[in-house]
Amino acid sequence: MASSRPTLADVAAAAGVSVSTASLAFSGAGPIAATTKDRVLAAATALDYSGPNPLGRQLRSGRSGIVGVLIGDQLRRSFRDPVSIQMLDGLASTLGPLGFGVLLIPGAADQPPAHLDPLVESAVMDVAVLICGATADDANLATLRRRGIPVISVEGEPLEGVIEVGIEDRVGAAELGRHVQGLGHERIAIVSLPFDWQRRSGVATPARLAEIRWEIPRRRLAGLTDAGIVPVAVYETPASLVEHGKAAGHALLAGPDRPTAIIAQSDLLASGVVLAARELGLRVPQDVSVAGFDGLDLPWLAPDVLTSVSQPLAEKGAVIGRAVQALMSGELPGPETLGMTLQVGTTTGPPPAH
Amino acid sequence: MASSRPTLADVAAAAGVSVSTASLAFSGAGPIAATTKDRVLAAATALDYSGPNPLGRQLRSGRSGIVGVLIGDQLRRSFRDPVSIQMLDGLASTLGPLGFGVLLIPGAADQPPAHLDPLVESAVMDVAVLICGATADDANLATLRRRGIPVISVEGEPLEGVIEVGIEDRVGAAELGRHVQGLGHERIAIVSLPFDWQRRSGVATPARLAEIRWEIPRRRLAGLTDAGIVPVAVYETPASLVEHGKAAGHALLAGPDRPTAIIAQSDLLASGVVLAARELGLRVPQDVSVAGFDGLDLPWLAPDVLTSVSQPLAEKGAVIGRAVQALMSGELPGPETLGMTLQVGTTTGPPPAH
DNA sequence: CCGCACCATCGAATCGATTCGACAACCAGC
DNA sequence: GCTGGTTGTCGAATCGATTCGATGGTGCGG
Repeated sequence: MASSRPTLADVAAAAGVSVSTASLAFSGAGPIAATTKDRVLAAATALDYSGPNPLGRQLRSGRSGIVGVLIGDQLRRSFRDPVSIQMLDGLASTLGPLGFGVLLIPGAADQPPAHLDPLVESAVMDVAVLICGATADDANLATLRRRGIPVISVEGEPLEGVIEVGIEDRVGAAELGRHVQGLGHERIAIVSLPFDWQRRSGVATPARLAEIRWEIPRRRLAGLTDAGIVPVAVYETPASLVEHGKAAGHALLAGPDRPTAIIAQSDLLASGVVLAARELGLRVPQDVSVAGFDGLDLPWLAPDVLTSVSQPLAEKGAVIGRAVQALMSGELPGPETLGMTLQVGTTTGPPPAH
Repeated sequence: MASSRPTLADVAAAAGVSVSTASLAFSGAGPIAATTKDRVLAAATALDYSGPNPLGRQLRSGRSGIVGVLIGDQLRRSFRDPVSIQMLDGLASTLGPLGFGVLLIPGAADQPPAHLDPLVESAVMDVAVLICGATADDANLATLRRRGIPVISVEGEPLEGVIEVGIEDRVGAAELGRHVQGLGHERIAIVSLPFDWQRRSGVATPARLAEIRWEIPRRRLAGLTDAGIVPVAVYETPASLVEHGKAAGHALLAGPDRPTAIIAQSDLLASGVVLAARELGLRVPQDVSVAGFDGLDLPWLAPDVLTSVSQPLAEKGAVIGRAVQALMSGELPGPETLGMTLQVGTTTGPPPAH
C-alpha cells in the first residue's frame, strides 16, 4: 500500500485502533477519548492522509452533496445575460456554506425538447434545478423523474411533482404596462423573448403568437394584455441579447407608423432597442419610450436609466438554495413566488405631441 | 425493499441471474448471451430500475467524472465578463461529451490567499481547474495537492506539479503596444486589471507597481514595457467591469495633460474608457485612442469597434478539456500556450496634431 | 461491596456497484 | 472419444467509508 493513497484503514492500523474508532476521530459522531483522537490524527498526519474520501462517505449516506443545474445552452447564450449569472451566484452562495456544490449540466444548442443530455443520465446529484424553463415534454425531466431525483423548476410551467420557484412576472408586466399606458401611449410594440427552442427572429404572426411554447414570454405577454395593451407588433427574438434587441428596434422603428413606446421582455433587449433608437436619431423618451424587464444595472447605457420591473435575482437563488436544503432534510418545500417592483427610469415619458 | 429504489441485486434476483451477470448486461464489459441480456433489461424495466447507481460505480473505479472549477469570486464579478463565460463554455462543451461534469467551486469575496473554500476540502473531483490565476501561497492549491488531485492552472504563475494552460499575453501586449506606438503616440496611459485580492482603485504609485501579485496584469504590463512603452500613468481597477473602466477613463482624461492613447488590459475596461471619453465630449480616435484586450464582441459600443488583441477563448476551454482527458488516461500533459492576434478596430488612430 | 449506567472501543454489516478467477457447458479438430 | 479453446455465468473480493450492536472497562450511588 506504499504507492497508493492511504485509507482510513491504514491510518487506523498505524494508530493501533480499529477502523470504526478512526472514523469517529474524523467525523466526531460518537464518544471518543481525546487521547485516542489525537493519536489517530497524528497517525493521519504521519501518513499524509487527507481526510475521509468523500466517495466512501457518499456511498454509505446515499448523498453526494451535489446539486445539478440544467442550464440548457445558456452558458453560451443567456449567460451573457446577467440575469442567469446573478441567480446562479445567489444559488452558489447559499449552497456553498451548506456544503453543496453546483454541477453545471449544459445542454446542446437548439435541441427539441426530446433531446436528452448525457450528464442528466449519468451524473451524480441529489437535486436537480432546471433554470431553463421546463416544459412537460422535456426528455431531461423524464429522465430525472425516472432516476428519482427531486426537481426544482425556475419559472417553468406547473408540473407534477416538481417544486416551483417563480416570480410574479405576469403581475410585474401588468404593472409596467399600466405605467406605459398611463403616460398616454397608444401605439405600443413588444420585443419578446424566444417563444421556443426554434428561436426565430422577426415580427410574430397571429398564428405564431398562438403557439408560444415557453412560459416566460407567454406570462409576460399575458401580463401586458392584462393591462389592456393591444400591441401593434410583437417582435420575437432568438435570445436575450443586446444585438437582438438592436435588430428588433431597427425593424420596429424604421417603418412609417412607428410605435411611440416599446416594451421589451428583458433589459438586455430593451437596451438594444435604446441603442437602435439612438442610431436612428430618435430621442429617448421624447420620440420613443422604451421599457425593459429584470431591473439590471447597465452602466454602458448611461446617461439613460432603463424603466424596468426588477426581480430579486440573488434572492431567487437563495430561495432555491433553501428549497434544496429542505429537500435534503426530508421535507417537501412548497412552491415559492417572488414579487417584482416597478422602477421608473429616464427611458419612458409621454408620447410625442403628434 | 419495496419502498426504496431497486438495486442491481434486485434486478438480478428478478431476472434469475447473479449480480455479476446483471452488471455485465449494463456495462457490456464482458461476454454475455443476447437472451440473458434481454432478460436482465426486461427485469430492470419491470422494476423501474434506472441503471447502475453512479456512486457505486465511482467508488469501485475511484473516478467521479467531475472536474472542479475554482472560479474565485468570479461568479459575482468577472463572470459578468464574457471572457470567463466563453472559456467555461468551451470547457463544458469539451467535457460534456466525454462524460465529465463541471462542478463550480465559488470562493468567498475578497479573501487573502490563505483563505480555504470549504468545497475544495470536501467535494469529490478527479481534476481541479484554477481559472482565477493561481499563486504559490494559495491555501486552496495546497489542499488540492494534499488531496492528491491533479491541478490545471489557467494563466497562473508557473508552479510545481501544476499543468499550465496559458495565452501569450505578454507577446500580444507587446504587439498591441507597438501598434499604438507606431501610430505616433507618446503619452500613453494604461488601465490595469486588479493587482491582487485587495482590488484597489486609482493611479498606482511606483511602490504599488512593484508589488503586483497577480500574473495577468503583470504579464500584460511587461508586454507593453517590452514594446518600449513608458506609461504616463497606470490606473488600477478592482475588476474587469465597464463601470471601472469608465471611472478610470474619467480620471485619466479629465486632467490637463491627458494621454493621447489609453490601453486597457481588458475589453470591458476599454469600453468603459470609450464611454468616459464620449461623456467628456472627446472623439475616439481623433482626440484619444483606446485599445483593449481579449477580442470580445461588444455590440453596445457600436459604431465603434475596439482595437484589441483577441485570444481564442473557446479553444482555451477545449485545451483544458483535452488536458483533463489526458490526465484521466494516466498521461501527464505538458503546458500549453495559445497565441493571440491583433485586431485593429476603429478606436485607435494617430494622435491629435497638437 | 454490589450493581447499574455510561463511556470508549471494536467487529461486522452495509452502501451499490465492478471485476477477477473459477467453473461448467459446448463446439471443433484430430 | 479425448483434448483444447471459447463462451457464458457465477461467487467472492474489493472500493472506502459509516454505523449499529456488542463488549469490556470504569465510576458512582446505594
